[in-house]
Amino acid sequence: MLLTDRQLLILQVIVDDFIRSAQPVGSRSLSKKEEISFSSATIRNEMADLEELGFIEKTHTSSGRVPSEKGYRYYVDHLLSPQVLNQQDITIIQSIFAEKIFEFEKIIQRSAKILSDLTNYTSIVLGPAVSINKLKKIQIIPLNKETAVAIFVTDTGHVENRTFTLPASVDASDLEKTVNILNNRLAGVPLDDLNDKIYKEVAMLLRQHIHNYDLMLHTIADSLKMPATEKLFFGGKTNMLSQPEFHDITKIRSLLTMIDQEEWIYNLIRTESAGIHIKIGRENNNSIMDNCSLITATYSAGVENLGTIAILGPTRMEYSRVISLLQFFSKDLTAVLTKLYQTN
Amino acid sequence: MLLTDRQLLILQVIVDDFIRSAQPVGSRSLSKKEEISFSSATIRNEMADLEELGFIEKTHTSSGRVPSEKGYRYYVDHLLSPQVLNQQDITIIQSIFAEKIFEFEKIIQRSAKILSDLTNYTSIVLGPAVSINKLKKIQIIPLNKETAVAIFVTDTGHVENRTFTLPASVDASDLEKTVNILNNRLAGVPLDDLNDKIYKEVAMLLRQHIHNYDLMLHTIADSLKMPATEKLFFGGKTNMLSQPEFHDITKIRSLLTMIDQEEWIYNLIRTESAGIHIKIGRENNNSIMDNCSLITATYSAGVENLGTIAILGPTRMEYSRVISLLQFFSKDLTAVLTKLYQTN
DNA sequence: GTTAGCACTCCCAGTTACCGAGTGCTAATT
DNA sequence: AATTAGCACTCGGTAACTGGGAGTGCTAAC
Repeated sequence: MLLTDRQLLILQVIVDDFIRSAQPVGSRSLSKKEEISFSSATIRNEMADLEELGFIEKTHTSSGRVPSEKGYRYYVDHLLSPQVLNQQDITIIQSIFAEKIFEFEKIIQRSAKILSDLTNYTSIVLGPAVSINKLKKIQIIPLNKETAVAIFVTDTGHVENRTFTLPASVDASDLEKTVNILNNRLAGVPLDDLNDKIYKEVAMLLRQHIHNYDLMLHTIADSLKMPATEKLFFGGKTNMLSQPEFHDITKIRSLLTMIDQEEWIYNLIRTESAGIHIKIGRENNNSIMDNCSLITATYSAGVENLGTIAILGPTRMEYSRVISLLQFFSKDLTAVLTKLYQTN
Repeated sequence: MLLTDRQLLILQVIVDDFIRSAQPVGSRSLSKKEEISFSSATIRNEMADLEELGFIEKTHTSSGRVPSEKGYRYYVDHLLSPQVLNQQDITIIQSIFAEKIFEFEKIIQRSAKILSDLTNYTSIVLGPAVSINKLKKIQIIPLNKETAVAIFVTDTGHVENRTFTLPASVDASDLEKTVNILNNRLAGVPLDDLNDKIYKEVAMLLRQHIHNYDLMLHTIADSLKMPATEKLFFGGKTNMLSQPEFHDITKIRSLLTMIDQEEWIYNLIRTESAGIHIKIGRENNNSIMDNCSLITATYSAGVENLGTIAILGPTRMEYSRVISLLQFFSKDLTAVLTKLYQTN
């Protein structure tokens, strides 16, 4: 089933042309391209073969050809000419990292914005899992007789806080003792393991120092329940509206509605392994995404894989450009984050 | 220019009917309504008058009538029959407040979601200005040699945090002294005034205790810059897609794009005075909103006005229902917040 | 193996025809 | 004098038809 060089060339030109124009490609217009030196009749024969092999399709009996999902897949796997980013794109991307920003969320948020601006597609960034960070410090600050705020700072500088009801029996000195014990015992422990550790190690200590310790214990353990999923950031949610394949209101509606369902997206872009991944159309296992492709890249700090950047576009996506952008971007983001965190 | 009772009745029925059906209303279909006891010819005459007065319009020479902006305005001001909420709506709304939630943002976020679900329009909630809250406590937690996190807790339990670079000359004891001074001097001060106060009062004290105090001072003052605008929360951003007036892709696109521009929305819904406000079509002073109406309500804690809830829909909006919902909702939200904060 | 030629297919845009829902006006009715 | 029935007219929308254009597959010639 090996394709001839000529078939490869034709497939490539068809995909390129369709990505650009969103119009079915006919044999005559193909024959006029300078890279093609044979007649439209020859092309028609080759196209018939390519169609039989499943790489291209017709929208109706006498229409030009359109790449099939298999065609895109082959294109992505074998025909992609790695595009060199132009200087302008590079400048824009690097502008994010030029300013010294410490707040992780801000970096991520701006990344999403810029990626969607550069591509005109929708960008999705999956933030790092907070729960693997290690506890740096706990503080409990009473607001009034009944309530207090618990603040958790991680070694990465992330701050989580929870407001909770103070057990009536607890006084200021109890609170101080508790916080001291917690900090002594829990510093350096990943947030994920806090709950465990509290019941295993801190419970005994608390019992020695504080009467009515168990209510206190449960209250704190409760407030420690961390968000189960990483945070998602979006850019260019409405960009899909300008894609011609989504001129149909019902399609765009279901797509946008899906984007607003964070769990779906979360399942969609959670990537198993590092690097660039491309899912075309039905490969996403989601009928709403049938006309969409999703390209994901991972980013990290040091050796640790932190999160995922993704671009969601129509299957007729500028694969080459998006892949280059994501590669470049994830490399840069990783570099910045590595530098930011290795000082810990 | 006073309208006769019959004209009022006809106007009301036209608006009601159009709100329900989104179709121009003709004299014949009007004459069939049970509340109307005169012939279609009579109605035609009255409608001609109402049109001349500017309350209703034709979409083309021989079409039925559609309310004009002036018609909606009159309807809202004089003809609205205050709708009683049904028990189901009430139950749903109260379910938000049933759980004891302390985190303000969560309450607001869920409010936005529920309001949009109940109305099928887009809801916007403007959170309270953090900057008027008073400082409860400052903590500075060093992450490593070079960076530290400053944490600000307000009397309402809101937590802000900033990561910043530590001046090289500052050691642990300096930091502790600084934090003590800050807490002594700044507790109870509104976040807005912190900057001022720091330079006026804290500066001198710092000078006495810490050498190189000015670098420290600037660093802290810098990190105190609070976000200028209140936070916005949205619900049902895509609900507008199901409104027939937005079947046109370009319209919906500009609308959704506008919704994503937070400053625009901020200017749109920032309300001057307490209570319910209704802006119809061009009253919003924004061509993108020409076919939209915006209904806002304020909520408070105690006497203090905290923020705004808004519903954005087509001019053909269910005014009666939305107003009732917002009234009920803002009352409930105010009650909950008042209770939550008065304990301080 | 390649290409010119041709019959054929289908989409699309424009034209026509027609129906239905609506209007405004006039004349008859109450 | 107010209301209503009747009627001619207008306009949007849909369906049916048309011709042109872009495309195909196939055959036969190069």
